[in-house]
Amino acid sequence: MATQEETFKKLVSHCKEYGFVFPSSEIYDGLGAVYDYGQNGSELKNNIKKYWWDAMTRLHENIVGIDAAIFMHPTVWKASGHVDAFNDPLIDNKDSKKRYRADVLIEDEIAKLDDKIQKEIDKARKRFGDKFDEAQFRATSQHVIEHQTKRDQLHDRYKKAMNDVDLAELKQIILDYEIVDPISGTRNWTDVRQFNLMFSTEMGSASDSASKIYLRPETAQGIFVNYLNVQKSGRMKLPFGIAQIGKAFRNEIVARQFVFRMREFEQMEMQFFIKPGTELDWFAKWKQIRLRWHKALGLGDNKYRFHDHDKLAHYANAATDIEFEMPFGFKEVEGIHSRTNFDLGQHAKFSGKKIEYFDPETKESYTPYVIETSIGVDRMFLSVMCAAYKEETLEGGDSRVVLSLPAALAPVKACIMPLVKKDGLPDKAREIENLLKFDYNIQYDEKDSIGKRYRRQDAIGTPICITVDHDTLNDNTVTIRDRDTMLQQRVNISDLPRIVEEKVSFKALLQKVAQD
RNA sequence: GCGGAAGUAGCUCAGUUGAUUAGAGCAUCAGCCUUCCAAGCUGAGGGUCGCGGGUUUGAGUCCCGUUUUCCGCUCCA
Repeated sequence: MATQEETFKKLVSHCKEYGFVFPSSEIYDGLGAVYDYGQNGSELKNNIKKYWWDAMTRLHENIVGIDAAIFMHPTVWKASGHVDAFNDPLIDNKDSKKRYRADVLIEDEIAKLDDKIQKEIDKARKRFGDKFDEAQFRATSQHVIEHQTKRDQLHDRYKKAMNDVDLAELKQIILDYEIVDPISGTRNWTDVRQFNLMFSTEMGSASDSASKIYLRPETAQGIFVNYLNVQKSGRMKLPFGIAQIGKAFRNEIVARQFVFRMREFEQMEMQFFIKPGTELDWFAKWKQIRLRWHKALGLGDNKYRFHDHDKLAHYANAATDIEFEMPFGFKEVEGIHSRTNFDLGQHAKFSGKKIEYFDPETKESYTPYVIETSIGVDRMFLSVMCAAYKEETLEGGDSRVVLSLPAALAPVKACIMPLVKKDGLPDKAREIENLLKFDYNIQYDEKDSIGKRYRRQDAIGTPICITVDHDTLNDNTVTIRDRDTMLQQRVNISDLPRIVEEKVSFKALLQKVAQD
């Protein structure tokens, strides 16, 4: 295990050294759990997305793609349950080191004021006996009016703060009303923090008229709110799916393990709308389709496993993860959930719109059920990198670091190199570069010895190196060198486009996914 | 969030009980050499030693704070 952790550390270094992943804002000491993709990482990531997008939309004529905005109407998150499920504002007392829910502290304070009022009333009742008129007493007693006013003001501020999820205001309320820690008795409070909830920002430029909106914590809701639009404009018939790739944001308490858990991340999601009662069949079917997509990459069939959930989320009636074996264990890469009609039902309820499907066969209307497949792009990126990263010892004691990436995903498809940088070899190499560069991401390199250049390309996972030598000038042949086997082969320049295409095309991958 | 450790060049690190202008290897760049699997020769660039304060005649080195990363715990629809 120790060596695997070492390998993972090396992989992280490798990602930075070779332009795959950088810590965000590194010159300012970085930003926690946020990463940037570099020149090679972004190419690899784009290729992963293309593989998924094409497999989903092209291979299924009943699945279409959309691209919804990150900002959504605030009510979306009430309907989805995200606002309620993670609405615990926490505050720590620095003296007692205890943590409290800020809303509970304030509610306790309100209860205390209620108690005080009740005590005044009870006292008066004792004094006046049968003649006691509670309504009149409430309206006239100075003490009661004071408490009542204070209580109502507090309640209004508290309610508004909770509604706006305004944490600074919650803290201010605690300070203004001099709420103390029941244990230490002090008012030495930290700021109110809300863990594990959505990021928020303000829409509208003038701060007084601005309203709070969230950065979406999942892309799924963008699909649900567009269900009717897509179904109608696309004349979609059940079962059908909507696919989407996009950024999502979660304010994780602890975000670690490199790009595995980030605060800003990217999801590839597909929601498949189906007739109620068929969900478990479709759930099983999508498990197999998705696993096939993963295995087609050839990272190793034994590196995948399903992890079925025993404890289900509030919206699901079946759920599983596809886990991939990373250096730090089997980890979730993709989730497949049977989400029932929870989401569409909630949006129908909150929006007041009828969100249903009229089944032309049975002549009945119903709210479709949903199977969701949701995969983290960054986790996929990490699995591909983990599986690809290899340190090899070669004959003669030399070593090399090679990224055995699936060729279709490699950032650079081929590197053209003149054996030496004179005798017209560079010119010839440039001709070959021009032959290929309109179709593929190609590099040209003439610096340093040929072996060093091969190593450089190995380190970023370039599947093919094309070398121009003196013979090339006479017979228009070049050597192509394979990244994984390091074997060389002499081929005609005119055959290069076909050879490269066969090696790096998505077609073979997609064909593997499509077969039953 | 709590506890522990660390932060010196792009990378890996050295830097003595506090003392001249902070070093090495690799990498990068320019030139030479021309060689199908890195580490040949010459030269160059690159560091306010994570950041801020303090102690001191003097701080990379000692003290305090802070931040980031790593490890463990905690948390995780």
